[in-house]
Amino acid sequence: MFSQAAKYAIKSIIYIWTQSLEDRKVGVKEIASNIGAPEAFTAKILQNLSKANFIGSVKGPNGGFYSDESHAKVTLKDVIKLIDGDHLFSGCSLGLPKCSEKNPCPLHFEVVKVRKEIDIMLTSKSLKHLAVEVIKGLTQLNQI
Amino acid sequence: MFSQAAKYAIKSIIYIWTQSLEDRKVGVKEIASNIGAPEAFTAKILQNLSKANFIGSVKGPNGGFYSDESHAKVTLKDVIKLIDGDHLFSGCSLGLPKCSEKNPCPLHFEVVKVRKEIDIMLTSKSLKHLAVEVIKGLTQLNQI
DNA sequence: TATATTTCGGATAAATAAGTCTGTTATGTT
DNA sequence: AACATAACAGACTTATTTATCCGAAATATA
Ligand code: FES
Ligand code: FES
Repeated sequence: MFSQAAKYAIKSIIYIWTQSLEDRKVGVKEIASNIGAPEAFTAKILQNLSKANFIGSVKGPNGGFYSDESHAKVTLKDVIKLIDGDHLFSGCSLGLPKCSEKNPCPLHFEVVKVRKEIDIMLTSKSLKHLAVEVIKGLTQLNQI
Repeated sequence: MFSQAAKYAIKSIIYIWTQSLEDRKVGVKEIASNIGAPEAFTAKILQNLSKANFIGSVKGPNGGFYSDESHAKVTLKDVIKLIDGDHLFSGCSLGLPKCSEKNPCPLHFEVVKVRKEIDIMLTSKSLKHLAVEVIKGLTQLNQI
């Protein structure tokens, strides 16, 4: 459903939020180890997220990544679109040139329902909110 | 959502059904051209489908692929599982080692809802039924 | 039996995704 | 100013997916 890169991106941002909510900036090494992802690959992804202004970053000693109110409106959907493109949200799931009600593929009408649910999943809660749930112990980013 | 191979597989089987319902066996060339897929790759996929008994095949002149009542219970879900594995239906969408209510990732409860809808999409109508809809002109496998 | 047709099976090639490495730039500390 | 730290940028490697190629096996027809 999501690419590896997108999974790491989502977990990274949520982890960064959990730390930013306690005013801690975090480095690649810490992020990667806490979400169970390869360090170098995570670094590449964080750079993209930073360039897209989905997170903030500061170079140098005591630098690292962070999230603040200027990033609070970024949704999971934004992240997926940035990294995986929008094939999950638009275009024909069976690969027909156009997805439409007029010329629907055999799965079209069911795909529409699935996409509605996917949209809810990726837009109903903010990344910050998801981080709060992690802090509360309701959900988690890593298992031993 | 689906791999290229899975898309071609789905379209191939539905196309084969549309022809089998009129007692016509079809060859790779005809299938590939009617679903807009590369011929050699389609051939490979058809071999897998045949080996898994999701379709029937006959070698030699007047041979080709077909579907009959012995294939009528194959679902879209079976096809996806064969070709893409079951990552769409089980396992954590964010890549955690285990997907469970006890140790849920931040997306778990929403993922469950999406998966329910995906399951409906892939099991509610038989491939044969989908073929009938194509025959009736309600849906289509290819656009010009 | 010879031939043409069509699937089967495995090897190979090309494209994309996943992941690594290495040097550069910015910045805080001494 | 010199140094250490940590993000940035781009080239590189590896793995997987997508796609092609070619010969072997099966089978209908002449
Ligand atoms: S036409 Fe295929 S999903 Fe809409
Ligand atoms: S734990 Fe992640 S989807 Fe269930």
